[in-house]
Amino acid sequence: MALTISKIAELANVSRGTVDRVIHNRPNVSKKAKDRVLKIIDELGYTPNLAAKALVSKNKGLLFSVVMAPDFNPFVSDVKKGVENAYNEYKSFGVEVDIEVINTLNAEEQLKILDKLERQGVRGIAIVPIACDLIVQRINQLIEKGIDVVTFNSDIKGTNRLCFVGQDNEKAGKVAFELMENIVPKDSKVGVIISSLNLECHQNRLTGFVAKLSASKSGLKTVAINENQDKDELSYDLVMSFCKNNPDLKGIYVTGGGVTGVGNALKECNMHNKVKVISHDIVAPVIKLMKEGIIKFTIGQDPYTQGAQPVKILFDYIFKKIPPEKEVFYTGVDIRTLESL
Amino acid sequence: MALTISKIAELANVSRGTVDRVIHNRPNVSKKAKDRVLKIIDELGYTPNLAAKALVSKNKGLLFSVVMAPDFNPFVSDVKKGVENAYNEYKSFGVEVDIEVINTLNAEEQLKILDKLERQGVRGIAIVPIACDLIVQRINQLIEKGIDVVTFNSDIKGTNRLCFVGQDNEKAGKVAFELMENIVPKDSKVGVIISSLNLECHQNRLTGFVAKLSASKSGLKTVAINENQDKDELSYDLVMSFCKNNPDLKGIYVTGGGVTGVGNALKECNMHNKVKVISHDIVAPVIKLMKEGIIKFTIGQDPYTQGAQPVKILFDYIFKKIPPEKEVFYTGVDIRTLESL
DNA sequence: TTGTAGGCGTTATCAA
DNA sequence: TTGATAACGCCTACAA
Repeated sequence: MALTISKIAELANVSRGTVDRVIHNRPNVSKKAKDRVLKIIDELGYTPNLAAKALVSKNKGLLFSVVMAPDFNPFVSDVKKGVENAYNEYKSFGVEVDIEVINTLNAEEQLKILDKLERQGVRGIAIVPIACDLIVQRINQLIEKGIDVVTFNSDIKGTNRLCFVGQDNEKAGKVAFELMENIVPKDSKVGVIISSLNLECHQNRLTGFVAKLSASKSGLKTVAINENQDKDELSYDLVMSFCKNNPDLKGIYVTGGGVTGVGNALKECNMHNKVKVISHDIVAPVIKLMKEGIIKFTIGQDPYTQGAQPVKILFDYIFKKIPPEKEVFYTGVDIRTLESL
Repeated sequence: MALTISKIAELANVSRGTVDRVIHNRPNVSKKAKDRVLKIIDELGYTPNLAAKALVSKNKGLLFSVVMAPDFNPFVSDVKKGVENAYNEYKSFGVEVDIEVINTLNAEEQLKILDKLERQGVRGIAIVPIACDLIVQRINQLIEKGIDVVTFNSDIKGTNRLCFVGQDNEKAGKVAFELMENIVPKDSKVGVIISSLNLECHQNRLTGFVAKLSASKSGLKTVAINENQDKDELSYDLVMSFCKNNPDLKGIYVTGGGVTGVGNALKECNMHNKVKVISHDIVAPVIKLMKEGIIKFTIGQDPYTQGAQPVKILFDYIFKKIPPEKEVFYTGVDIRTLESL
């Protein structure tokens, strides 16, 4: 049986109260008593009993919150599943988890949510932060007030967040290239459509893709690398011009949304049987095109884990006082074909 | 705050003891009292507090055991990680988890382990069962004695096990075909090497592969489907003959072990740049051949989850009294390329 | 058939 | 600076 506070107290010839004070670094303990207790703990190794802890702290239920942005919508349900699951695991410890989904990409709205959460007394926040200085400042403010923050899906620079949980986008881009390389002939021409060069995650996917391309002996060439802002109309126009200028095009890599436009343009040019598409995420428009045989592979980012992991990290840190092992937790690069959707 | 036994007792005008008796279906409760208590529980919904439960039952620590077979070796460390992780999640509830790895494929040895575990008083067993009647009978015996059993990795027919956790092998075979279809030209010839036609999981992989092949418009043809008993020597001989008889061979699908022999034969025939190999699992010989560019894809089966999930299921069932949602839990069909290993 | 008391390990409060 | 005590919710044993 593990060491308990009572036993330590007995061994150190003090009361349980004193041991408690030492363990929690509370004031009003003589150096002598403190040393004796610490020595015993050091030698025998004390691990607090979580069940007992939970029983006591149950009254002041720990509140966590998961804050999602709307452009994140495709995954919301999978992320929620992850959160739910983690919540079920921890609710016996008196943890409450609330989920907030905002409807705009407006930083103001996210700030309002954070204000509300602070008022409600959250102890931990898992957030998909909107990239802007206001949010950075607000997050740091919350952290100073003792609220712990984990970012997920998109990271944000300049905050003291505990850690980040999300995909290694560069790696994902590399994998995308490997897939492409495997499914088109040597020396093929491929087009690349990037969501936005201003978004770091898409940047990184491109970087990975291009890095592998440069190092590859496959002779693949990119005919163009263009932004589509996740928009179908832009994708459509881009692919139309790809096809017009390159009748021998063999592949297209799409880092973000707007695949439907890609598919439509290919069909219109009657190139849909010749051009193979690789995309990201497992969302309805992608699934549709996979069924049509146009998208051959899509790369998922394990939204379930993106929901579950941050909650677990907050729980470990706040309740068990175990800090996260790393600062960045990568979720898998989840390759899918039609059959494995 | 949730409903507690004391509150129920108060509401029903009985003592906590009586409520406890009702909840646990213990004898010595008058019908009247029982009905009153049940009515309240029914109306207000009682969920026992796990922390409190754990605190009390801590003395008689629940023992679980995970029993692995040796041919399962490649994954042992990942499975262990999953088990460890689940254990860490539950140890605060007084659960102990022990891991047993046997060294032979001998049913006798597995039986001995089961005997030992029974003597030690296990309450739950997660097992990779050796397929034989003796084991079936023994498992059913254990179940009758109140020990709950979950199979993982390989299922076994004829037992009352709670459920099975493992890969959907037929689906994996289908995915393997999709991959093959994507990386070799239309109308290509491909070879298939199956571990053993007597092993259900490899059977199923083959079934999936062939099913997709029949339905496919890609025109792929199998030049041969042969067993290699996971042996490199046999693989070598098979591939040598594949190559000799089919200089235009484009792909090989290997359902099990023995990939090194495949690679050696291809190199010997100088076909390693022309023939693309697809394999299963993420093990050292596979990784080596992926680095050499011979294996293009390998399909993992998420051993981590195969370790974690059974422990979670046993915990939910035995401690929380929540039966598993399904009888079969499929772990992912985890497609990997070199970069995503 | 029913009720009561004690204890699991921790924390918080009050008294010494 | 310390120690004692009650409380969290549940279970077991024993008393009524």
